[in-house]
Amino acid sequence: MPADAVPPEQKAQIAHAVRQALAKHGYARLTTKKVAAESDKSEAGLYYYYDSKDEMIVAFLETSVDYLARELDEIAADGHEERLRAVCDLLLVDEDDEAARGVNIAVMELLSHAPHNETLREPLLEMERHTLDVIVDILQDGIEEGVFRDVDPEGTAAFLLSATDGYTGFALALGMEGVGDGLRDAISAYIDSLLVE
Amino acid sequence: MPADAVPPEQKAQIAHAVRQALAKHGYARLTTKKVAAESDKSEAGLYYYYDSKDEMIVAFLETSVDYLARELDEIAADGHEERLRAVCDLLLVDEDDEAARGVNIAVMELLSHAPHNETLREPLLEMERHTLDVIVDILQDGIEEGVFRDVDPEGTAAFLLSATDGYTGFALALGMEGVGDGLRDAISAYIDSLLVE
DNA sequence: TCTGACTAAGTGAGTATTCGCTCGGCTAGG
DNA sequence: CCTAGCCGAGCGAATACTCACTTAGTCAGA
Repeated sequence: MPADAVPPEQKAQIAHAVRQALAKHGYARLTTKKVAAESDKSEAGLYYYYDSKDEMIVAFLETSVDYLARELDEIAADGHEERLRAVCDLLLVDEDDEAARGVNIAVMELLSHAPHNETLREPLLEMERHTLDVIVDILQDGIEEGVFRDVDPEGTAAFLLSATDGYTGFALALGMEGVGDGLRDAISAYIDSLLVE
Repeated sequence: MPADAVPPEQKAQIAHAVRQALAKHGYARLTTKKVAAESDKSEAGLYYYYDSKDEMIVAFLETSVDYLARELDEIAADGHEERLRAVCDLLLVDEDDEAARGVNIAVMELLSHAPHNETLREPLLEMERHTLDVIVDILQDGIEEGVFRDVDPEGTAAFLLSATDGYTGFALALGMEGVGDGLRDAISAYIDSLLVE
């Protein structure tokens, strides 16, 4: 079945199963059998909707992109400073939230594997590109309205996104306790330094 | 053969083969056959020295830890500010250096898979812990001597290391061109903001 | 100096298992 | 009876790892 013909409910169900399996086993050890075990279908049942394992992972990524985009969109914060803080807070995954941690680390694993897997590259690129743009927009608007100093929005956004991604990539993945709090404060201080006096 | 009984020359050779194979294929697609292809040995020849694929990867990680530690140690820079800039410059892999890029992305992939693979966790933790400590030391010394403002060294170091790791994890892996330069400037500006007036 | 035992350093050909994926058939609703 | 939806069984390929064996070199003793 062509991937865009999969009924939304089925796509959501399978994406969720992929999500669970990824969090439990990681990408390198992800198998279709494990995905099936997390779903209410058999392995063959998955292949009724998707033609390959990669397509199932893409389904998961697409759902994640939508979810993240919606989350970013729904941030209720007055003013550009508060918005920026809220976005960073959202991107800095709580180390105690085991489900979110697992998923985010898995996405990081997919990211690192993207150079070797063309299929995954596009949805991942869209995910990062979109998040980056959200931050860039906040910075640009804030600069225009005199809330932030006249920094380079692209570079600053890349800095912030790198930091949040890197946090999941090394501190969360290795379970380095205590790193998160200090990092949160440092980022907060950095945002302070972006404000006009 | 116990891993610590492998002759240093053989360890170096095999680690190098793992390195090449990882850069070429990524962790998820790494096979012992591919490692053998990058070495001058056969697949079985690798197993003469190491009892499992994971042990070979650990050998690669251990040599990498040593190499990075030596690189950080050999940084010749006068003053804490210049040292900090040099360290960040070293950690921010050049996107045109294809070999370094591949290896660093592969390490990121290993990092993200660490939660699911106990064997890899320890050497990776040592790697990150050591790098973090190097930055913390520079910051502490610089604060004591009045070069840097009185920031939290742990949090600030975590911020910088997260940013450099995150850069390889998302921008390098996805080939997002142009992100690197802006990021470099943003980090430089951040270091400026750490200095006492 | 020759011989034979021993060892380090492999290799080519496997084995058992797992993997992604397919296929024939079952079943329930229309 | 048809078809959409799904499953059990299993296929071929790939994978990590093993094994029987070879080769080259060392070294003790006759």
